[in-house]
Amino acid sequence: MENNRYKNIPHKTIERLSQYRRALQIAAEKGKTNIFSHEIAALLHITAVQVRRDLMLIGYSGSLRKGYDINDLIHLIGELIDSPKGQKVAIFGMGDLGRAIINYFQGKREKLQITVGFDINPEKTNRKIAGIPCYHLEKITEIISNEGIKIGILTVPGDQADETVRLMVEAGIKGILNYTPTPVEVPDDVYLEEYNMISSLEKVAFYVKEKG
Amino acid sequence: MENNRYKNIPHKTIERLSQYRRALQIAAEKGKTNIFSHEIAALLHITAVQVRRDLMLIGYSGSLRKGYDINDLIHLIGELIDSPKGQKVAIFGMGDLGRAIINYFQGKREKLQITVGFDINPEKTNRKIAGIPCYHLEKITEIISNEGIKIGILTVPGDQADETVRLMVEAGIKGILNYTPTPVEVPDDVYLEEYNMISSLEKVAFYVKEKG
DNA sequence: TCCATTTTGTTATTCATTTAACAGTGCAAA
DNA sequence: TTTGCACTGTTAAATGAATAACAAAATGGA
Ligand SMILES: NC(=O)c1ccc[n+]([C@@H]2O[C@H](COP(=O)([O-])OP(=O)(O)OC[C@H]3O[C@@H](n4cnc5c(N)ncnc54)[C@H](O)[C@@H]3O)[C@@H](O)[C@H]2O)c1
Ligand SMILES: NC(=O)c1ccc[n+]([C@@H]2O[C@H](COP(=O)([O-])OP(=O)(O)OC[C@H]3O[C@@H](n4cnc5c(N)ncnc54)[C@H](O)[C@@H]3O)[C@@H](O)[C@H]2O)c1
Repeated sequence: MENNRYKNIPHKTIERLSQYRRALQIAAEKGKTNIFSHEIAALLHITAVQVRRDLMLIGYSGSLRKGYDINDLIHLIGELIDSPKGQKVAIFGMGDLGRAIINYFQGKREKLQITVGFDINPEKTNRKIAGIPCYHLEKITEIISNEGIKIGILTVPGDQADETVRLMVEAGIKGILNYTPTPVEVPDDVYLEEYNMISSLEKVAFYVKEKG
Repeated sequence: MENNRYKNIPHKTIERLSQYRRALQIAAEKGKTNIFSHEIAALLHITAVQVRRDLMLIGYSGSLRKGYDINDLIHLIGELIDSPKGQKVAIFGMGDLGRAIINYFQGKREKLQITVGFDINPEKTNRKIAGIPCYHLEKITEIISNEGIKIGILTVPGDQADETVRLMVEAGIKGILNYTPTPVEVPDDVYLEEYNMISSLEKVAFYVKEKG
């Protein structure tokens, strides 16, 4: 049962591993082949201890004199985070934010591609938007199952969030990234990540006020 | 020194208070005047205990029989989070994401308004974009100080993040919301909040893979 | 009148994450 | 050789946050 050898890695560590990889790729492009924990730490503005602890958790060992082998580490993080065959992603709501995200992701990650979008506005459906086909939401079950999509990004208006999520789950989506301000609920076998931009900005505003 | 009576409120509580307020405003619009902790909890899909604990921390008491007075609570959260006179926000990088955010925020929060943008592309500067004036970045010190802006949202390309933040801090910005994938560093008296969309999506992808 | 019910407010406990402490190792220079 | 240095890997402690436990209060009904 080697299936779950990474089961007890903290969520925050998973996030950082993704960031380590990005930083390592940039370093590799500059011709660097090895890197110390304190160098990685400096790039992300965290501590070297945290970096070493994270790498310990995924079982990677560096060399005492040269630090970590950048290519090996990039590869190992990929093995952990990525699916070998890659994963397709669908986006729900082709408005300002949806389109910005699609443009942003184009060619960003080889193993994670936004391949279809859904909307209900007839001016947006049945054509390509930002380079990907946009379907009417009523086609959701057909498309999601044909394409084998498991991940969805939610960028519909807030008052549509609950109903759209219901349909997504019904269609077989197993992971949702919710950018609407409406908290949603999903069954246990669906992974949910929510981000509320207004809360974030109000938090910044609060601490600015407090510090001043 | 009653200045810092809210100093020891957890960061996560601040975020939730912002979300409580949104939910309460929606409830108020529907004509509801009172609400129980478990009702608020159901709206955000969290526990009633957490709601009560958060409200305890800001010193708000409900009535045993009627729960919380919605208008009172909205008002109190506003007193805590908002600045009485309101705060202006500047956005750096008027690209896809920057414009989406501006459109999104229009009229969303009375006490938090995005009033100016900065860019370096001559086609974007010295005119209005998405309803707000866009200046060249070289005007940063002048505009930021004239308008008394303390909060900035960063949506420039990743490789411009460090330099832009340096200029923002120099110009007097005290709170930064960084949406670039590049972690940045700020002095102690500047509050920094970072959000990396790719890490979030990779995290979702990872847990989808693991659960399957 | 008093008991059962429902809900609040608060303290105690558990869980998650970060930070600190430190032993072990390989290399370089003395 | 040996000593000092600059790292890594791991365990221990501290901090932060969520959850559980429970006393106190108010109401309505037995
Ligand atoms: N724009 C931003 O910067 C921003 C930031 C944070 C959060 N958000 C949130 O993201 C969501 C979208 O924001 P936006 O600015 O792109 O809005 P938008 O109005 O530009 O886009 C919404 C899109 O969803 C489509 N839509 C409506 N109902 C739908 C349904 N039931 N199924 C599928 N598609 C549907 C609309 O036709 C439209 O194309 C909102 O919930 C908003 O609160 C936006
Ligand atoms: N588009 C998205 O959905 C999305 C999501 C998450 C993060 N991001 C990040 O947000 C940032 C912007 O993304 P985007 O899609 O809007 O890119 P974009 O290319 O559309 O916009 C970038 C804007 O910044 C301007 N700019 C460049 N250098 C500048 C400088 N030094 N000072 C001020 N302005 C400058 C450009 O002229 C352009 O208008 C990027 O760092 C990206 O990684 C974007």
